[in-house]
Amino acid sequence: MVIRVTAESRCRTSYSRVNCRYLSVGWRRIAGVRIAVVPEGDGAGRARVLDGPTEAVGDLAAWMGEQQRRHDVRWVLPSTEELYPTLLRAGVRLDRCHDLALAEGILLAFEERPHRPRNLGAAWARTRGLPEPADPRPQTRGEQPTLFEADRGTTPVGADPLDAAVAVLADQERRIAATAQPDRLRLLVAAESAGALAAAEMSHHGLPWRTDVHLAMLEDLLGQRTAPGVRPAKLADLADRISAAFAGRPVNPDHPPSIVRAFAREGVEIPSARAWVIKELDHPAVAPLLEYKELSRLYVAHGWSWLDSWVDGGRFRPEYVVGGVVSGRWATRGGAALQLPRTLRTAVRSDPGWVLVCADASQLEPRVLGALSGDRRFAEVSESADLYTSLAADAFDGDRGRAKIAMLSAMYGGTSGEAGPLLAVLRKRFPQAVEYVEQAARAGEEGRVVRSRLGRTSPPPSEAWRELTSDYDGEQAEKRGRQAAREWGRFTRNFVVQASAADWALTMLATLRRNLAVSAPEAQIVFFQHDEVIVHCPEAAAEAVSADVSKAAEQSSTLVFGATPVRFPLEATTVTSYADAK
DNA sequence: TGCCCTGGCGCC
DNA sequence: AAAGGGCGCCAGGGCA
Repeated sequence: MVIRVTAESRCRTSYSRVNCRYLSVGWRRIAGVRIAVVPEGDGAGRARVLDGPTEAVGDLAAWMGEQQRRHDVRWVLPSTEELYPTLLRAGVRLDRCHDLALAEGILLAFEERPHRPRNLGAAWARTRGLPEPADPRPQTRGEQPTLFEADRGTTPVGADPLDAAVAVLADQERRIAATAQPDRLRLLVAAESAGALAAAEMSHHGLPWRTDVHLAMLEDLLGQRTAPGVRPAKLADLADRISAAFAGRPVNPDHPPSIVRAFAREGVEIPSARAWVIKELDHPAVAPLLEYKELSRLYVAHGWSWLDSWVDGGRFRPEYVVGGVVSGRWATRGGAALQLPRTLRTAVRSDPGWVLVCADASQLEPRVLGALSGDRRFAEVSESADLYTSLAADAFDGDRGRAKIAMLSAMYGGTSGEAGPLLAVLRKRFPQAVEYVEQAARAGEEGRVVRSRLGRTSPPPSEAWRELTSDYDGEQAEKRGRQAAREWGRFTRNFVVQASAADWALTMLATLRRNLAVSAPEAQIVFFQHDEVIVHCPEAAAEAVSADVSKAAEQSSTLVFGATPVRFPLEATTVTSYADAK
């Protein structure tokens, strides 16, 4: 079953007649019933079947689990992120929900007022013209309550939170219905809400992480663990060699200006201490410096203290922030889960008897551009498993490298060197695809917002930007203004592609989650990063999981882009170590 | 001492 | 090989 964006309308009559008593004693499964829930502290809470009476529940988790078993529920939650971890610890899994705060965030962005608070209290206050309470500070690790917290500053002032939840839901549905393409926004809200469920489940299950493998790697590359603030042996040695290469004058390789000054003393002027700048120099310090940078990165970002903080019981448990990026990509709070270095993937191993099904959408963004723009010739190119190779064959004399530069320049707004002429070739061959992103760039330069396929909306530029780009006073101001305009144009150019790719990936994730619940209930989605997903499952379930992955990709393509000829391959490989994927 | 900025670099 | 877009995180250092 895919996400049913129209389920509400069809089910409305069937549940308007039921009430909580019916739910409690019910013997018949009710399809699509919506139940709003607010936690009230000490594990208790109140619930209301929409249009029905309110029920006070002593053990909210147990009650929700019971309803979830009996009926097909869409839970209406003020904040999945706050409620669901507690439910998961109590062993309760929710099928689907409508997250009021996430929906509010999407709608506020759509309505071009992205900086207003999105919590339930604020959303309710706006419906009454009352002052809006600010969003609460996100909870950090270690502060997690063992039971539900009733009030984290988002309770509507002067209203029953359950009344507020129901009122805000109605308000959101009205606002969605008033848009030009309500089905798209409904899908986006459903996918975002499902994403919130998946994110909490991922943190709950954790990514399988072999501490012993990680430790062995650290010791091999860096030496024995040292006290905080003391460089491990290999780094200390490299630092000495760097200073020696600069005539013995001490250089702090952790301090870029110190490196720049050291080279300057030897008559080598460099604009920065970036690795790719240093790589070009001919100097005895170059080799140890580059090695130091690489190892130091591992030590600082994913060394022993990272292991202490983030890996527990053989699981890496990051906290995902759903909708944390304006484009709809996820962010993380701590743990740097979305920046796992490739070299560390070898520490990600399945449990005995289990496997990792790793799925990666290949060249998602150019394919998304093909589907967005409806460029038929471009769609033909995307028939191939390797889009860049067929693009090269079609328009770049078989030169895959140049084809890729041209494509990336179109999507990111590249201006350097080769980009111009290559983009011209692309434009001539695929006018619709290139025009799509150039239109988005022009919108940004003129201060207008752009939207993803499903309606995720770019933030309007700041007041400062508007001042900078209007009423030029002098040559300098004009130059700065034009530069600011071009920069914002690059942002909106990229936004339409990146955000639509996020639409696709989120819908795929939501669909996969539903598929797995049916065909491989033991399987756990344990990682999701922009365009890839990892499922941890018993070996016997691997085939079913792989099939679900492919199916999810197809379903997502149809849900998001309709009948597009563009293919979105999501290649799944079954491995026991993440390092062996692909 | 804590806050904020910068440079640098990991991922997509 | 880097460059264009998006992030998070860390160390260093300036400043209150």
